[in-house]
Amino acid sequence: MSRLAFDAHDHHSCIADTLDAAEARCAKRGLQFTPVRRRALEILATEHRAMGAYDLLDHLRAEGLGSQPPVAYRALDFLVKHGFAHKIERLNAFVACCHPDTDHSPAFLICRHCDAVAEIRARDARGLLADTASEAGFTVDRAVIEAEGTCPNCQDGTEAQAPS
Amino acid sequence: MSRLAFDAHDHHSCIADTLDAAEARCAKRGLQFTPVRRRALEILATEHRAMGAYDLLDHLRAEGLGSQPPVAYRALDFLVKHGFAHKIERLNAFVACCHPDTDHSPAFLICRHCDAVAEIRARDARGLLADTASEAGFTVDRAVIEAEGTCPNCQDGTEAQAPS
DNA sequence: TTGATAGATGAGATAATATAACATATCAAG
DNA sequence: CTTGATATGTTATATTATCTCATCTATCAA
Repeated sequence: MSRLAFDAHDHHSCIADTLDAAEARCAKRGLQFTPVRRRALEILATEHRAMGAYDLLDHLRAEGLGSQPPVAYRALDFLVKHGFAHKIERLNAFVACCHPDTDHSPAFLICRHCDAVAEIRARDARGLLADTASEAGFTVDRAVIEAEGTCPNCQDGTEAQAPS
Repeated sequence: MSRLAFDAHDHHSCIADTLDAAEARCAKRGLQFTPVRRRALEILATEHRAMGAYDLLDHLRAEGLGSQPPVAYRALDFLVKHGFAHKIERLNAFVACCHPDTDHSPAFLICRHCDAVAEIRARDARGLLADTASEAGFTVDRAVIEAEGTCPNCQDGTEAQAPS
C-alpha cells in the first residue's frame, strides 16, 4: 500500500494525486465533479485529517461555495458514495481516501492523542469477519473497521502532540 | 458462543441472565447498580435491539425514572463503560451485551432489512487488525467492528420484515 | 455524631450532527 | 424548445450529545 498518513510524505503531490484520480474516475463514469465537490475533496485532502461536516462547511462558506449544512452533506455524500472519501463512524467525521485507484477494503487507525487518522487495508480482517458472519447465515455488504489507539508519532513518551 | 440474536431463543431467561450477571459484576467491583441503571439495562435487554438514547429515555420517562437526556446518557455511559452494553457506532445506538460473563471482543452484524443487531465474537479479526496496525507502529486500544448486511431471517425472498 | 468526600441524580440550557422539504438552476438528450 | 435528470440554494427542523450547576446519598474517617 502507499504511505500511511502517519508517515512524513510529499503532501502536495498527495493532494494533487487525489484530485487527479477523482477527476479521472468521474470522467470515466460520467459523474459531475462540480466545483463544490472538487473543493470539498481538496479541503479534506489538504487538511489531511478527519473533519466534521460543519468544519468542512466553514471552509466552503469562507469561499462563498455554500453556507448551509446540506451543501456540505451533499458534497460528502457524493464523495463517500463514489469512494473518494470515507466516513469515520466513531468520530462522525470524514477523510479523503488516500488511494482511490485501488479496489480497497479500508480500515482506519485513529490516534487518541493527536487525532490523526490513517487508512490501511484490511482485506484479511474483512475476510475473516465475512466468514464468521456467513457461519451465522449473515451476508455482509459493508463493514466498518476502526481501531483507536496510539500512533507511532505519539508513542515516544511525548504524548498529546498536535497533529502535523 | 451463546445463541445469536437472530436465532429464536428463550428471551425471558436471556433477560434474567443479563441482569443477574450485571448485578454480580457490580457487587464484585463495588459498582452501584442503581435503579435507573438497572432498568436501563433491562429495557435494552427486553427490546433486544439497538436503541437510541432518546428511545431509552422515552421508556425511562414513562416510568418516572428521569426526564432529561443526561439521565439516559449517564446510564448508558455506565453500562458501556463496564461492558454491560455496547454502542453501535454506525447507528448511534446501544444494545445490551449478550454474554457479559466472558472476556469478549465483540463485533456486530446489523441487518439492513429488519434492523436486528447480533453480537458475535471477532477475536481473530481483531488479532489480524492489531497485527496489521502494529506493522505500522500503531497500538490498538479498542476496535469498532460492525458489519452491515442481511440476516438469515431476511434472506428468504421476503425482505424488509419487522423485527421479532 | 459529625464532617468530608466521592459518586449519583435532577433540571435547564445548549451544542453538535444530520435531514426534510421545497424552490430554482443547469445541462444534456430527444 | 422542452423534457427529464441532476445539482444547488435556502429555510426549517430533527436527532444526537454535552455542559453546568444544584442537590442528594452513601461511605468512611475522626
